[in-house]
Amino acid sequence: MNKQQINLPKTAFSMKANLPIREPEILDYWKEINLYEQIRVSSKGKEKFVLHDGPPYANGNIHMGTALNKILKDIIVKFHQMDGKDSIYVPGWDCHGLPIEWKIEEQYKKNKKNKNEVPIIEFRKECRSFAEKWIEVHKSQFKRLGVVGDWENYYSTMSFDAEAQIVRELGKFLKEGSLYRGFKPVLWSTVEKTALADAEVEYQDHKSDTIYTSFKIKSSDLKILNDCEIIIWTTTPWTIPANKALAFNKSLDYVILEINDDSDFNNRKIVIAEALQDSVIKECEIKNYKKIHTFKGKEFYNTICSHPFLKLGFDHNIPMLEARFVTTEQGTGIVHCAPSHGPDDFNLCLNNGIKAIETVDGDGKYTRNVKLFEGIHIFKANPIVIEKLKEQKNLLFNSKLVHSYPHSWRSKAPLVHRATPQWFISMESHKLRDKALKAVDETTFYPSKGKERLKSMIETRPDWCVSRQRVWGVPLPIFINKNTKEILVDDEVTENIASIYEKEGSDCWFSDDPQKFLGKKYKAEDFEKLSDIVEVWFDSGSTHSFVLEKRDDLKWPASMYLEGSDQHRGWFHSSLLQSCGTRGRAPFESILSHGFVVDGKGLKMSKSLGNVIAPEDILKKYGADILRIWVASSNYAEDLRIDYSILDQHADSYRKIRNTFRYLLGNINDNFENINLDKLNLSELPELEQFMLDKIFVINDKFKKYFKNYDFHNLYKELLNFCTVDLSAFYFDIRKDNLYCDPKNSKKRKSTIIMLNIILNSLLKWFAPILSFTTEEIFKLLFKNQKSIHLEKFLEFPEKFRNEKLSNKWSELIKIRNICNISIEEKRASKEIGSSLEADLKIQLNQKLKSLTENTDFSELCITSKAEVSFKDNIEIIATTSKAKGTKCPVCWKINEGPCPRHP
RNA sequence: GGGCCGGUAGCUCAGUUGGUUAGAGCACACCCUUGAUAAGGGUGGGGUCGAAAGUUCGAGUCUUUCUCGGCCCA
Repeated sequence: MNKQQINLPKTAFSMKANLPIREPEILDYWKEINLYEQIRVSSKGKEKFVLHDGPPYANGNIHMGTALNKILKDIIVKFHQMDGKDSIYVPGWDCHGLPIEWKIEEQYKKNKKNKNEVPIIEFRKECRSFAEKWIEVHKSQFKRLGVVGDWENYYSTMSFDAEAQIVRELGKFLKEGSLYRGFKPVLWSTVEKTALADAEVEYQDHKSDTIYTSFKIKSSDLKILNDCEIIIWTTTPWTIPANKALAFNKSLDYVILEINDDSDFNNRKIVIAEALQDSVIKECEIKNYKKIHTFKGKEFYNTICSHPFLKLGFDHNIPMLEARFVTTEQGTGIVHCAPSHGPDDFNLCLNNGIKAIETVDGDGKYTRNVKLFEGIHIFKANPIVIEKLKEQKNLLFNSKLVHSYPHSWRSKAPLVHRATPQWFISMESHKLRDKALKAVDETTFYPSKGKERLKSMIETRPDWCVSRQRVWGVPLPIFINKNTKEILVDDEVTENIASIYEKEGSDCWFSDDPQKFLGKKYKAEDFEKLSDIVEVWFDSGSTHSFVLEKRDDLKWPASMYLEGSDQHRGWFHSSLLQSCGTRGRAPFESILSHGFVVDGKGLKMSKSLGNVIAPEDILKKYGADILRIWVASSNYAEDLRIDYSILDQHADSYRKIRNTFRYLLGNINDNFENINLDKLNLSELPELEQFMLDKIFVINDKFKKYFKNYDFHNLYKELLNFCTVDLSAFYFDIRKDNLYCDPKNSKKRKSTIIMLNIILNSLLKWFAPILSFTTEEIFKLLFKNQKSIHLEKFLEFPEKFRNEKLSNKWSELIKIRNICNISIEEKRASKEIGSSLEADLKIQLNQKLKSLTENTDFSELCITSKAEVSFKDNIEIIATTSKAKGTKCPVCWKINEGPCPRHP
């Protein structure tokens, strides 16, 4: 016997994938044929699907989160492309902002250069080239993942046309009147006279004055409070003159204590939190007191106090407000609020209609808004405040405390929170909040829970602060009339600035004569030119205007925005507000948000835990297609776990899929024949093939359903199960005999080959968006004259493939087959037989099954040498196996009692 | 600390409006095969559904509390 007599599979498609080597070759090929351009040409005029890229920050190497994001985008873009759309992807980068400023400043520090001595223009140039460098790095890293897009014509928020458009967009808010000047506390250095970002702050020990002071209750719904006083504790006595409110926690218990000693507070009733009673009594050295009453914090509602300096003219009402940030860790359980001097204070007061005003100037001196203290430096004010409190008999106690306190990382000087002029976009003045909420309602969210998340943020967010006192960004294009203090609102000026930026970028704002921007209509000497920049969320929130609207190949609104779930507060949010403010609707039709990449145990990746995996490591060890499988098979609605054992598992699945392809290719000897599915005469095919066509049709239906819902992990599982369960363990196994041992011209074998071609073609298309490299490798092997799998469309299967009746019948047959397998296994375990071809099956069935299986050859189905079916009453299925009698055919290995009927 | 989301076999995931003994694939164990061969097939073990309490005739599914994790905010 020799192997020439049988048709063994033969293919150039190797079992070993060697993806880390092969994938870069495929990338070169895509570059060579200019795949992106080819796809565009081939889909010209088709309905557009535009996934608008959320710009990553141009800084640092990509991490797993970025890789996940880009791969997911690419998978979706490719799905829509193969679904017959013109699916366009233009990548972009976010370039302005603080992190890049720091990097440049760090370099300065190393070279002993002082930032303040470098001209702004020069500094900004360095920021720009820093961003440019990282864009290039990112680009090559993203391409390596198999992401196909318009890499040559990417967008960036620092391009001249982007900067120009950002000015125009701000101009719209300016013109509308929703952009206004307000005050907001920022961390401020009175030494450098500048605002500092959180990351520029160093915490060091600092000795502060601490005071316990009292606020008399003016009126309250809780009558017993009417002759009581609230005690607060603070480490910043200098903020007392700016006090506007008191904060309590509604879920805490509070007590009224009557003091009986020789102090100023003799016979006075004070209110503090019960949990802090002991510590206050002890620290304030209260010798004798009586507890009068205990009550719940919520009873504070509608309580108004007066300022400790009431008699000095501080006669404004001090309302008591409910706040969660009030705790019993320190103090008295009631917190003094100066909206100009603390973010918590600011937000709480804002929500209760109390605005922050400028109480301290840039040098650290009280402004005219603070009676009695105007011109005094805040760092010299503590003793004065303490003295006056004492004078007013409102100082219960004072002391000193060494605690961790924010300092400038440059000058090491202590910092303060100071209300500074900022620019805000109003959520209410032009119904921005209402517009945005409506737009959220009109957007489809994947997963659907994203809608609630975004909605609740929009519902509660304060006005949008769009100004920053930084350097690397688009300058706020605002002039203020020196006399009237009014903002200059003139379309011509805005457009003039924009067109200047379009030509030369926005650097000139800082260096050139203001007259250049004002044009001939106004005189520069009449106006103050702002030196603030626009916060970067406004930049990225405007990408839809300078990318989607400006490019002819794109459309507005985008079909989809896709980012990590943190972007509900970030890009989704700012884009929504920006677009609702300027265009009255969202710039997207749908939002897909994905979870975060965590380690195998569900913990976030961190250097200290040592559980960080970089995309680069995975590409080196496994290849991009394995990473793409990980993306497709994970449920992005939740956090996505990854570690090497998970990747190993996916690599195993990949091998299974690869071998499925290899079997198909081998048996058709790499000669693909395109089968016209509509003209296929099903009745000429064996039942098994008809059943497989039904299977393909049904799977394709599910495939479409999953794809429509962007439910990739179920889609991938469906395909993987098809490969393992339906093909490898079933169809391929059964048809091996036919493929190997029947003559090439036999009708049955030809049917099988037709089937293999159809399966191969289906699998190639189904897998192409996920296994971008491997399917291309196969495609190039089969179609020497065609360019790329990614120029192909999904197959459409004719309705005639669906055969429910046959499918029902075959699920019964498979049930019988499973029982036969158990019976064969028994004999194998007892060493009576080895291969299933040594088995002789006796199958007993009830009448219903017996008549159903009239034409079924169970020896073929169960891969045995013999199988006989008989009828038995009152049972369902019984199978018994005995060792087949006779001799083994040297060709087909079946055991016959006479000569082999096929190979005599 | 607050808001939101989540916890189903070792892993990736299914589990409809509460209804039989909670499923699939992979991994694992054992066996077979040596004509998909660094492949392929068969059989099998494995889960107190994060924990506890409650509602119900009945809870993976509903309620509460706790716990662990993630994101956002503070």
